[in-house]
Amino acid sequence: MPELPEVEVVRAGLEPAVTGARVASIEILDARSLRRHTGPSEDFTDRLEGAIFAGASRRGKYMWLPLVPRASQHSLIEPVEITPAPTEALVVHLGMSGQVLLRDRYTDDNLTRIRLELSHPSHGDLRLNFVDQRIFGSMALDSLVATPDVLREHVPTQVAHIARDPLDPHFDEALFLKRLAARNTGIKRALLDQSLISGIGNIYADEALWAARIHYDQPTGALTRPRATRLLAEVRAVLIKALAEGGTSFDAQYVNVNGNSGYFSHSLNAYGQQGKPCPRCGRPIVREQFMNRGSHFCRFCQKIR
DNA sequence: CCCCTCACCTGATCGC
DNA sequence: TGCGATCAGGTGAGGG
Repeated sequence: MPELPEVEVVRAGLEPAVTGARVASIEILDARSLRRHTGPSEDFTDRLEGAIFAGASRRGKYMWLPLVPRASQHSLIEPVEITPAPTEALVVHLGMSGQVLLRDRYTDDNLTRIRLELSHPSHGDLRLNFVDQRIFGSMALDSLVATPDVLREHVPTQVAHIARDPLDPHFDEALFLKRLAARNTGIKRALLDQSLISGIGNIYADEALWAARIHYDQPTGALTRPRATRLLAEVRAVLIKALAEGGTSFDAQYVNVNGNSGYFSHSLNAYGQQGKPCPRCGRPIVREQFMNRGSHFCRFCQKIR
C-alpha cells in the first residue's frame, strides 16, 4: 500500500489499536525485514519487548510508533501532569509490498516477516503481523530527533531527510515551488523525490500529472509558476480523494490493517489505463518506460511545453 | 551539491 | 502439471 493515502489508511487504523498497548513478545521470522535497523535482531527484540506505544505518526510514506519512555511507563496507568516526550520509535516502511495486519492471537498471515504480540489495557490481546512479499519494506527501532526547521518536530533519524508531505499542515508551498523551479530535471522525477515533496509514488504522480495536463518529462525549469501551482493542487486533490476511498488496491496485496481493500482503483484516469480512452479527450492513454517503471499519460492532453 | 542509474527482493500470475 | 518469463505501488548508495 505504499503511497501516502495507503500508508495513512494503515496509520489511522493502527493509532486507536496500538496507543497504550504493550509489546508482550516479538517474533522475527525473516531478519531481512530489519534491514533498516542498526544492530542485530536481538537488539531490536530486547529494546522493543515490554515497550508501550504512545501513538502512530506519519510523514510521507514512513510511519512510526513512538515508545513511551521507560521511566514514565507508570504514568500511563496513573497519568501525571508532565510526561516526558518519547525519544525512540518503531519505524515502519511498507516498501513495495508491505502490509500491517491486526489480528487476534491465533490468526497468521502468509508471508509474515515480523510478528508482535500486543496487550492493551482495555482492548485486550492483539497480534500485529508485518507482512512483506518483496522485503523492500522494514521495521526498525530508531531515535527521534528534532527536524532542522523552526518547528523542531521530532521524527526518526531515518526520516529526517524526508520532506513534509502536501497534506501536512506545515507543508511550505512557497518553499516547495522555489525548490522545484531551481531543479534541472523532469517534473515526474521531482515529484517522486521524497526529499523535495513526500508521499507521492508512481500512481499518484501519473494521476496528478494527467489532471494538470503536464507531460511526465516536462523540464522543471520551464514549468511556469501557475502550472506548478496547479500541479500541486492536483496532487493534493488526488491524495485526498484516494484517502477518502481507502487507497488504491489492485489485488489483495494492498489492504488496510483489517485486510480490506481500498476503492480508488476505480477512479484512476491514467495509471494502468494504457489502451483505454483518455477520460478527457478520448484518445488512448499510453504507457512509456521511464525511470525503470511505467509512465501512463495522454499524448494529446499532456505535451511538453 | 545535484542528477541519474542501478541494485535490492519475492512470489503471484500467465503463456507455452 | 510444470517451468520460465514477466511484473509490481520504493529507496538509497554510489558514480558522474
